[in-house]
Amino acid sequence: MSLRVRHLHPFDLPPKDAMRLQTWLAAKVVAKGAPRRPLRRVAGVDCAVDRDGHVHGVVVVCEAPDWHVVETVSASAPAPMPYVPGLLSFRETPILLDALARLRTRPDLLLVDGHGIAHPRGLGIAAHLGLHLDVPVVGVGKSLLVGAHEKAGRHRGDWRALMLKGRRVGLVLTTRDGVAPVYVSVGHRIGLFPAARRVLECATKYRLPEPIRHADALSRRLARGETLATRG
DNA sequence: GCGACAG
DNA sequence: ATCTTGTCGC
Ligand SMILES: [Mg+2]
Repeated sequence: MSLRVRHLHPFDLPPKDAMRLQTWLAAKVVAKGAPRRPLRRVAGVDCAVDRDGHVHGVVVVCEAPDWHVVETVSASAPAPMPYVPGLLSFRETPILLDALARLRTRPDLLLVDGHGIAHPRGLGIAAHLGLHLDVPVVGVGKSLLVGAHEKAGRHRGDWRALMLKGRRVGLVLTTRDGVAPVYVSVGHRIGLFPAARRVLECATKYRLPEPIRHADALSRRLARGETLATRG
């Protein structure tokens, strides 16, 4: 069996209940651990919405050292609820779990397009997904949701602490010289620095780590109904 | 009450 | 996120 996906609770909840659940689940996140190095297989997930309001979730597994794609799976369904800042996971997680359950390859690590514990109640989509899986998960956000930090560094590898309520909830990591940073935070079963180090390893040519970049591109193409080049 | 606000 | 052409900078 490649990846264990378990159902912990229903996702179609009223906002107030969803928020209470986030606070409850956040206490279960494990912010420590370090996946094998060198990294071998890394998965990336992302979603896109088509004109009819259907969410397309994609999982792409890449392999070191060049991070070429070795497996791709997807799932789609009508959007469960509208996008609400802080409740993103209740919109995308159900679909991503469906896609993840179809994965045959077991990744050493899962990178998510969105924050982990750098969230108002400590349970961004990467953390929420992580609690349903048995592999380390890392959140990689493209913009800030909560917290404060000093101006990002200008060189690849530079980082700044992302603080929230006196707690370091993430790192503002520069993955390319002179380019906007990404926000790295713990999803589950991994420490913050091990997470940042691995995100940097996967972000070889672009700002975003390859697995996420591919998942982003593929989900967008699925949402746009473009014809896909098949292979495997 | 006001402003902030992942994707 | 999504709607969309050109344009600025390396
Ligand atoms: Mg996305």
